[in-house]
Amino acid sequence: MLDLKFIRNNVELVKQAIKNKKEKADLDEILAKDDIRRKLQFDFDTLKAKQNQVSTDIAMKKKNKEDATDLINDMGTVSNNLKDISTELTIVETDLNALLLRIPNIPHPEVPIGTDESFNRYIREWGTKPEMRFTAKEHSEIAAQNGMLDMLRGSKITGSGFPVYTGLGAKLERALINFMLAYQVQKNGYEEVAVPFIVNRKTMTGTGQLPKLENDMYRIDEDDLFLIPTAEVPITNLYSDEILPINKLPIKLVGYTPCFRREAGSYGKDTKGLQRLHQFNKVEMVRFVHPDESYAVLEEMVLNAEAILKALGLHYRVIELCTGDTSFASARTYDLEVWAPGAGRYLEVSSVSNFEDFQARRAGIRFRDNDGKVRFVHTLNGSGLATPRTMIAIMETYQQADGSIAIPEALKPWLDITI
RNA sequence: GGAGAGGUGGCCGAGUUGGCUGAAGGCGUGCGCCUGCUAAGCGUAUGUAGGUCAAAAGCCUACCGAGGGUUCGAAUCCCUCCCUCUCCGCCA
Repeated sequence: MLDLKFIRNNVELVKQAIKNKKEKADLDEILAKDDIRRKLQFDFDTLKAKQNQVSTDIAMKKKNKEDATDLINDMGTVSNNLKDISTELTIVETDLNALLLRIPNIPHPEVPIGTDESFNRYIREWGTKPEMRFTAKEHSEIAAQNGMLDMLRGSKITGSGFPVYTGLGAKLERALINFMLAYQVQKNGYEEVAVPFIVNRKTMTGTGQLPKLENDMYRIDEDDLFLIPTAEVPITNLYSDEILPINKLPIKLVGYTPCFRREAGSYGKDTKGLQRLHQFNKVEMVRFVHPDESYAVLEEMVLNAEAILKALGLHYRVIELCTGDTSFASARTYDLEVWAPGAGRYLEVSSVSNFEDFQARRAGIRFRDNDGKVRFVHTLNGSGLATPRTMIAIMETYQQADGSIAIPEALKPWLDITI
């Protein structure tokens, strides 16, 4: 959410941002409503001040055993007027808030402007595409040969896009999650958290998924709860409606959760094997930082995510998303794309974003700065990483001529833990 | 799910025959004073949000879990909901 005062003073900038992000939002309506809201607020305050004054007078009179009937009668009308104004005010405020929640964040000035991924900016890459003396197979074939995946039974018990990992596949999945968590905790100083996989509407709104993406979410109607599409949602909202003492910052959290996405409207796109799923596992890093530091931290978090791919020995590249590709709440986003030799293409495995104070304002996450002022924190998050496509890259990169797959050194200790 | 108790400021904790209580008192914290240092002590300040304003100060308004109601006036009375704790039931 943007600050209303900021919108009032930067109308053109906000309009441009909405356009660049391919969003639709009626700023003029917001400004008009805001105008009405302030007028009503003024009327309410003025009338209420009068009421408070006279009420005190009535109290005094009664205390002195004087007659206050006239005053009380007068106040009857005032009281009714106040009720009317207050009702109107509530309606306008509700409308205004609903509109405000649909205004996207403003992209950082350096973000490339563009409508689709062709405008994304190449940043850097690491490693090289592995050369193989045989034709690289795709992960679904490798998985089948090694008994790692059972998509058919997954769709039988739930539906398509709900994978069943079996044997080595299940073990590898578990190893990956444990390795990635341990890495961020031990090497990069994150604190591990384990959070609910189901959240309420307020939480979903706090990070910006609602109201825009309601149709992309699995919802539990009876309780108005939602299955999380990413750990970002519960973890970022951990500190909603709080004012943090400055010495608590920066906060660095990492957590594993499954992620649930309906992927409405993307049927048939990249549906093969593990490429696009309704349920997948992900380790997510979340940071709460002082506004002055957020862009330095963004770069750091990209490196935190990259470290996993490096440790796994997977070739990847870093790109910066253009305005049209950057999500609703983000000001600046980098994606990590890992090379999948069998598929012959790069796959997105991580997205690292700086939301500046956009989520903080929605969720009410503030801190008391050194000058005593209360300010919104900046929030960031980054996947480190999503497992399915990482798994694809591992299978396809480490496949052997005989159809088996080698295990990356970094994962070996996590694969065969004896009890 | 059932029964009971309770939800007040950063924390603890008063306030329920409705009326200068945004809220006593204590703790914590900031600043100042004081005593070689420290501790103690004394003084003083210390919520968030909205409005007014170019801005600040100031002033006004709201907020005692949330929403609604009664009333000239509600932290205090009534209703609904949420949450916490204790006990019971159920269950991993």
